[in-house]
Amino acid sequence: MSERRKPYPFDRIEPKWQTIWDQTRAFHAPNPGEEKFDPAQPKYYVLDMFPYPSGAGLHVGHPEGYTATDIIARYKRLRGFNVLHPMGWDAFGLPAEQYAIKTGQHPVVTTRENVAKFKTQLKRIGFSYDWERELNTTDPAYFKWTQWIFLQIYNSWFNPETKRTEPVSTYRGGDPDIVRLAYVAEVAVNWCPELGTVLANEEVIDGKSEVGGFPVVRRPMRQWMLRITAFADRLIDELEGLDWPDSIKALQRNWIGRSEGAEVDFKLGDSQKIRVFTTRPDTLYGATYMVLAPENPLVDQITTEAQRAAVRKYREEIASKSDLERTDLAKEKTGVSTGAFAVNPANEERIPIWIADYVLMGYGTGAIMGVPAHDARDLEFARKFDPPIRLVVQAPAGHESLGFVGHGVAINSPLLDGLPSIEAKQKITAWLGENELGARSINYKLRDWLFSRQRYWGEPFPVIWRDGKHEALPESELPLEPPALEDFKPTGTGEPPLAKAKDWIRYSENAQRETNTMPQWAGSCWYYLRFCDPGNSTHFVGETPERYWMGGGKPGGVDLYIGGVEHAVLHLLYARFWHKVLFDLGHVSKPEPFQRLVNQGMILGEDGRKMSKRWGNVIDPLDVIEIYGADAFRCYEMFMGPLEQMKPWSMKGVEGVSRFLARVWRLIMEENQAGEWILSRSVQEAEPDKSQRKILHATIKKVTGDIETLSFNTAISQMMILVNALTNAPVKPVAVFRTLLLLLNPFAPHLTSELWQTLAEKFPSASGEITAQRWPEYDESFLIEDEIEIVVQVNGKLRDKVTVALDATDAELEAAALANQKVQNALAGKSVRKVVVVPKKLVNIVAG
RNA sequence: GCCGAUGUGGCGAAAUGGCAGACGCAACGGACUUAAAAUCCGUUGGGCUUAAACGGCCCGUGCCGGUUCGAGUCCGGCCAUCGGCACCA
Repeated sequence: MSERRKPYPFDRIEPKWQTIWDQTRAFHAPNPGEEKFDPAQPKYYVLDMFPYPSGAGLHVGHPEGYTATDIIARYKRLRGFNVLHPMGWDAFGLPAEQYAIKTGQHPVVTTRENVAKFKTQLKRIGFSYDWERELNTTDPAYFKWTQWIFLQIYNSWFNPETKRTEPVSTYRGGDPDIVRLAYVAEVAVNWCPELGTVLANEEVIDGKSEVGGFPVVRRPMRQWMLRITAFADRLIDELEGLDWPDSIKALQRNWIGRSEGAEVDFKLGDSQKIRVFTTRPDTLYGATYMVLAPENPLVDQITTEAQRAAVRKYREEIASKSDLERTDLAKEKTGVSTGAFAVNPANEERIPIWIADYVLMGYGTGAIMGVPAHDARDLEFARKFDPPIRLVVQAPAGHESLGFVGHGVAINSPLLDGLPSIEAKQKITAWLGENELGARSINYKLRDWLFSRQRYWGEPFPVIWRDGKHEALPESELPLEPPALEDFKPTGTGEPPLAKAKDWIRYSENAQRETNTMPQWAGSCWYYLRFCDPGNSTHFVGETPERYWMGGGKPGGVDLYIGGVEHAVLHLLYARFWHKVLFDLGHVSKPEPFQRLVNQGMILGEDGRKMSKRWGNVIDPLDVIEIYGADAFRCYEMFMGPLEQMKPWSMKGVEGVSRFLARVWRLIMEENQAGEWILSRSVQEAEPDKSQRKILHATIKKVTGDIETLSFNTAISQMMILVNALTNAPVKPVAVFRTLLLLLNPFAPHLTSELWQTLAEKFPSASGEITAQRWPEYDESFLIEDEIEIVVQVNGKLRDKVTVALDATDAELEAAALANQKVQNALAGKSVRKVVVVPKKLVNIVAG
């Protein structure tokens, strides 16, 4: 690149201040009891979603949220808070392992290199992280505690009576293995042959793996599960007290998918019965057939001899399909009769039992009652297979009752006729209860968390197997490090790569180690806790630092958490679950991890497309910083638009913001004959004039308020307005600039630090570095004017503006408005009907 | 299909129910310069009126309606785009 003249010497001052900050430990936050800790100050914990350090390095999307949190961190420090603002690395995971398989380079090596690259980039942007708290999920000193937390989960159960996690020792029902929060089960898992591993439901998108996009098939395997479903209600209810976007709360509620209804038993013969779950027990009289999921074990017992062959064939067809195919073919309902009949408990009718793949084994009881008149899927099925259709809900006027799925009035239902659906539900549920035919019931879409992976690059389970039973490893044997494997390719059989480490597996004469590893989510489920006390070698987090940093009057501990919306249901749900377990067991002080959550919007390429190698529109922050400097980069990221919004990158926009910063520089600095930057002679110890003072205080007010609401774009706009107003002032009062520099400091820390220092050398009226100052306060009295401009409207349309005294009465305002020439013109030929006066704002004359 | 978000100049955007388009980009004009860059100053939603300037008038926040003295903002109904879930009984 040619020697391009810099608008101001950011290339000199930015590295200078970054070095100073490092050397003075400027952003180190001491823990309670440590040297320099000030207990008189309130705490503020502002957290980023820590990155997975990929080989590609950061692109400009990553630092958007990081810049926002950095502004908040620097602002809160100036406001006198003890600020915890840490950064670390979520470094276990599939990409490093895939890369290792391709290149033969060990994940430890690639992880180290990638972390170094990320860290260089982040440091060059000037983020004020407390790097002394840096952590890495692949560090044995860290994952020792990930494994320790797993043991807490393993050794716990959810007591449905107390609705809390308790040690398994309090379980009185016999074998504790059946209630542990971590358990082994033979489940139909998402097996991805290409990746050689199973995946969580959340990692499968449209029947393909989220990583790589490879096909995923259902396959029964023995897996570790975490009993997150026990916490479903709490995970929904306790969203209430959190300052999260409603859309994210909705996403989580949706994912958990709580639905209330009833379970109803349909008798088969004298002793057998089939239980169904329904949200519409009020339509029981309309149930004219039943459907079982093809996988339902009852199918074998009830199928008649005549239907056996057809049923077997159908089940084989279904089994050979992937989930994708199964849902893809949803357009056309399929099914086979079992030949068996059940009895509708409401009217004692004999109804046929079918199997069909639109009924899922994994939800409810794996069986439904078919109410074709009032369920879209059942109606579709009925149109093909012809069971009777009976209307049992009268739709409101204007709606067709056949196919009506909303609430109406019960008909053709002797016990319920005339009742609105909601009352009918209550009545029939009570009736079912009295006759021991059913009961109220709640179902969730949320499934237990499939927690094991057949991978190398993850935390090994601290578990051994003896005589076919699992046992916890003693705490003293943690961390359990993975074996040093040369070959960590998937075995292809579903057996984990760790199985290749024969010596490692052998725990003792008769015990072997578990060979699965934990999923990538494990490390990120609790990293925010470790940041409170990252060096602790005896506890996962010390009680005092946890209480301090995670404290406060709200349910959640982290005061502000910013990250991408892609983690709305994965990371955020898992972390809340772990946190609740730790809370119940008394290891942490708050029921929720994150009090205030904000999702930054994605930054698109200049072409409006998602940034990706494929489109060649990826922007590297370091390239931008090379040309415009880190301060301009930071300010542009915030000036683009609202933080939460998706928005396209624009180099021209960076240039505009860079011009603004250069103007700030030149307000204070000028070039001498030799081409050196020196303090401008117009900067003087002087009183600001009235208009300068007014705009300055208006700016303090606006910027302060905007930072609190994360409206950084408008905060920058206001500072631009201030700078524009000062540009041609012949005398530039130092005090005005000091305030401007403080307001701008969180956004452009290097530039403002340098200018602050330059001013301090010449004018000793302020001492210490800018980071040691206090945030400016505004004085409302400077914002008030003697005269104000009032808008005058006729019939709501702007006609003119008049200037009146601040304390003008309503009558004076009205008189001034009516006397206005333009108003008179507009009123010509009309009579005034009414006059609306809004004090200090406007007068609206209604005429006709 | 269900849930959620978003629709404002050429572009990114701003506006406690009270002056729509702040601030920035781009464009155009001017100053400075031998010239350019940089910098500084100004114009810039659309249309009509006027010889021109000044001025004046009308229209305009996805569409249709409503509430209100007054709606980008509140309410109802549509349309479009994006995101999530999706045979969940």
